[in-house]
Amino acid sequence: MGRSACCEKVGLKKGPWTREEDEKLLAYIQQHGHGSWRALPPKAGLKRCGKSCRLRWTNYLRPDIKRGKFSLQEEQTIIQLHALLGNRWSTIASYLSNRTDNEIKNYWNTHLKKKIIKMGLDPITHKPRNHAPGCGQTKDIANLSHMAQWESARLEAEARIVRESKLVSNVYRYTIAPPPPPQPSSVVPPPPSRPTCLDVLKVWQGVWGTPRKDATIANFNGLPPCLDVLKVWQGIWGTPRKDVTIANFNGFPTSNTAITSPTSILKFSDSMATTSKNGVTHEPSFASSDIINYVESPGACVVGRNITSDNNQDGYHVKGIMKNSPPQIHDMIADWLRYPSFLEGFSDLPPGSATAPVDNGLSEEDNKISYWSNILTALDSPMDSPVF
DNA sequence: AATCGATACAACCGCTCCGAA
DNA sequence: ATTCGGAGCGGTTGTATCGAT
Repeated sequence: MGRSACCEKVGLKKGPWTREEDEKLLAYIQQHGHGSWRALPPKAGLKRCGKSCRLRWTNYLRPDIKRGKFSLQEEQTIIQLHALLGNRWSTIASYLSNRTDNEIKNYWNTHLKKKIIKMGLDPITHKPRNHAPGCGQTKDIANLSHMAQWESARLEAEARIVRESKLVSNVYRYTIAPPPPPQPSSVVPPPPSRPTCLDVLKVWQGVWGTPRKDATIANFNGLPPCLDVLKVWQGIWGTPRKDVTIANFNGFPTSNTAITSPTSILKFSDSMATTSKNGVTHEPSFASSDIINYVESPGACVVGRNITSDNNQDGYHVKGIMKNSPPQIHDMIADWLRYPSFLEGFSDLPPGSATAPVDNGLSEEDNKISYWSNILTALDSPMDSPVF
């Protein structure tokens, strides 16, 4: 399907923008919004193509763009995310408050890539160069790639939520990524921010210390990682599944005051095996505090809850079994169980925030709650709209 | 002062994705 | 199911600036 380039029309200007053009574009968008980019130039009195206008706006004129030198924290975030995501600049950009993908891409190409190479690392794999992988290493790389694949699905979902949230309000944006407090030049900068992206992986590995062979993923203080799990499942399946929905997330905290026990229920209408009793089919319902385990034999994901019986014998009550579990889930669980230390050093803090206390009057825990709470708020109608 | 190479960054190009018709 | 156009993304190019010679 051939399509003519948008700037091929005679008389449309190309090249650097003049101050006058900038002012025209800015004034028009401030007054009317951009609307259809293609229709914008004549209305704004510009002899440019819509695409050129859009780029000028998104990469330069937008008032919320952060310009200037990248901080050490931003650099390290970019490197970490690039290792995980590769050249997905827009996704990476969503994790750095108010930096454009173009700016990050340029900064990578002109600074960071060289830095990585200087350190003797491959800028693509982020592994030592001149180090031909042996059999085991090949497998390791494959497994890491597996992890990255799974995690990137989650990242993209989250990035989308963050992007969408930016359309909602500035207040919301501030809550998601509060600006770091100013640092006196003599003070050593805080450690780099730790991407939220890896919290689910962390749970996979066991938040409470030693790796857990039972690989619980949902039991994360009863808080939104259930949502993450759902996102990932949806992501792995590829196209959005209208039938996989999150029901009743009413119990999540909406204030910063307390973590209450959520009443969230996950509903997997056709992915979970149903149970029958007296001829009536029951769909299992799941609380966010439920634990999802992978059982090697017969190779399925089961959802249930830990129970303590009267005689203090711990047990696990199976509520449901995922039928037709995507094979990727099995593979990835198996892969991740081999990497107990992969998540060392990451936390579930909001993206863009420093690990040092943020100067917004809230504790780290409160910030976490606020962050997740806002993500849920951003999901306008979680019962009806798929996350992907 | 002139030249040249390196660097930084704005802008363009071509492609893909997605939703509407 | 297919076509089409709008929008976004990532790769690449063009150009201004800076510093060394």
